Amino acid sequence: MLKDIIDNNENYQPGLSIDCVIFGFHDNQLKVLLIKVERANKWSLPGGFIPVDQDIDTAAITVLNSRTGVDGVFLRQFATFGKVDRNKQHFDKKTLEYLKIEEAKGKWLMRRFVTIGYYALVDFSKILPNPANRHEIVEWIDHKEVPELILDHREILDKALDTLRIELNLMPIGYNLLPEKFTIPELQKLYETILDKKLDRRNFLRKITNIGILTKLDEKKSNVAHKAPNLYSFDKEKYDEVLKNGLNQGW
Amino acid sequence: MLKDIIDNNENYQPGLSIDCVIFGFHDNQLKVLLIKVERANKWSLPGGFIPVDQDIDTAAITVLNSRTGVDGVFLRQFATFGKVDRNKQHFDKKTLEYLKIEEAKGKWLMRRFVTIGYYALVDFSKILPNPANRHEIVEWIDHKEVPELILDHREILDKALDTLRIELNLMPIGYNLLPEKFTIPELQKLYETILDKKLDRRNFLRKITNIGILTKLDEKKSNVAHKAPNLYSFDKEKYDEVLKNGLNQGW
DNA sequence: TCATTAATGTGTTATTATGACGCAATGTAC
DNA sequence: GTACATTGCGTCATAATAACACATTAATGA
Repeated sequence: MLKDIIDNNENYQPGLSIDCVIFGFHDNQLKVLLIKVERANKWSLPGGFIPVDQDIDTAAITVLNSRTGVDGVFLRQFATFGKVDRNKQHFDKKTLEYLKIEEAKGKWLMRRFVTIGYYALVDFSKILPNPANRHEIVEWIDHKEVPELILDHREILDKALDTLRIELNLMPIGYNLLPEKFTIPELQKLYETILDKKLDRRNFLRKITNIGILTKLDEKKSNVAHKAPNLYSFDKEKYDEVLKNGLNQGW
Repeated sequence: MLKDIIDNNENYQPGLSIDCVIFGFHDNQLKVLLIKVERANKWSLPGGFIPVDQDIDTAAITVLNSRTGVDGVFLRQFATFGKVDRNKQHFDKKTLEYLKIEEAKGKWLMRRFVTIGYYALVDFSKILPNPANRHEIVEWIDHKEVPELILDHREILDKALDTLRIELNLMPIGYNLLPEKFTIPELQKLYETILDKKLDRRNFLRKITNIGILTKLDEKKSNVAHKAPNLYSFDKEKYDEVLKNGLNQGW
C-alpha cells in the first residue's frame, strides 16, 4: 500500500494528497468515517495520493470507493489545505523504519504536503467500512464524539461540516444519506443534526414538501412506538433538477 | 522571474500553482485583471508558484500583491483544478528554448500541474496594473469581453464568477469593489453586473438598507446629469459582522 | 377494555419579506 | 421657463415564515 506508492513515487503527484470527509447518518446521528492505523494513537480521515495520470476528482472517487465500496454517491471538493507546517514531522525516521521505507525514498513522504479536501454523503446502511489492510481500523464515529485527529484533520472535518451547513441552504440534502424509504421526522432529524439546532415539526414539513422533491408513499413505517409515520421517497428527477438549479435565488 | 523559479525549483512545490481571478468594478462593468506575455497569443490569469516555506494563502496574497500593489483586500480560495491534461503541452520545447531554460530543468515545468484558484475583489480606482516585467502586459478586461484564455483559465474564471454569485446571497459584497463613498444606484449596478440581471430600484434600496451595513452620508454626488444621488459608505464594523455571520439563515 | 402517552398529521394566525408598481422631487439641458 | 431622466419614498397584494392549537394514531399498562 503506502510502501508501494513510495517505491513508485514517480507515478504520483509529489507534495499533494486527498483527504475525504465521509458523512453517514444512523440512529439520528451524523457519523464520520475515520481510520486508525495499528501503530498510531490518533485517528485520521481516509486519504490518498494522486496518480499522475488521474484527475483529482477521480483520485477522490478512488479514495472513497476503496474505503466504502460504494460509488455514484455525492462527492464534492470543498477546500484545499496548505499551511506550510501542516504535515511537519508527521513521518519521522522511526515511522519510516517501522514501515520499512528506505530513508532516500522516505523523503518523498516527508516533504511539505498540500491536501485537497472532499466530502461525501453516503447511505450508512449500504456501507461496510473497508480497511485497506489488516493493520488498519475503519469506523463510523459520531461527529460529536470525534477524538483527536492527526495533523490538521480536525480543521478539515470542521470545514467540511461548515460547507455542508451552507450547502443545505442551497440544495436538497438527503438522497445519499437516507435509505430509499424514509419518514419526514427522519429527514428532519438529519437536518437538525447537521445544523445542530431544533426545527419546528410543522414548519419543516411545509417547507420540505413545498420544494417538490418528495413522493408520499402509500405506506407507513412499521414496528414503531406511537403513531406510525408515513413513508416518503425522493423524486429523483425533481431532486436532481433542484440540485442543479439551487433552492434559494436570494437576489 | 520564471527562469529564477525554474533554476531554483527545489524551493517551490512541484506540480502545484496558484491562479487568481481578480475582479474590479469600473464604468458599471465588472472587470477582470488579465495578463499576456509578449510571445503568447492568448491571455491568462495572473498566477504563480508556491514557495515550499509559504502557506498557500500567503502565496496567493503574493500573486495578488505583485500584480496590483494592494493588500488587505478580499481574497478567497474557491476551488482547485486538477484535470490530468489541463496543462498538457503548455510548455513545449520551443517555448523553453525561447525562455532559455535548459531541457533538464524545464521538465519541472512540463509535468502535470494542479492549480489552486483564488478570487479577489479590489477597488479598481486604487489599482495600477503592474506588469512583472517589460515582456508582460497586464490589463483590466470587461468580463463580458474576455478573449480566449490559455489552458483551463476560462473554466477557472467562470467558476470564480459562479462562486461570487452564490456568495452574494450569503454575504455583503461591495466593500472592496467600490470607492469609499458611493451611491445606491452604483451599488445596484454592481449587483446587477455580477448577477447579470436587472433588479428593481426600489426593492433593492429597501433590501440593501435593511441589512444595516450602510451609512447615509450628508452629501450628494456632484457633477452628474439629472438628480444628484445621495452618497453612502459602508459601516465597516457592521459590514464585518454580517460578513462573519452571513446574510440568510435559510433553515 | 380503555384511558394514558407520545408520537404524527393538519390547520390557523400574526408577522415579515418580497415583487410590482405609482408618484413626487431634483437637477440638467434646451 | 419646460422637457426629461433619474432619484427618493411610499403603497399594495401576495408569498414566506414563525409560533402555536388541536385532532389522529398506535402501543402501553392499569
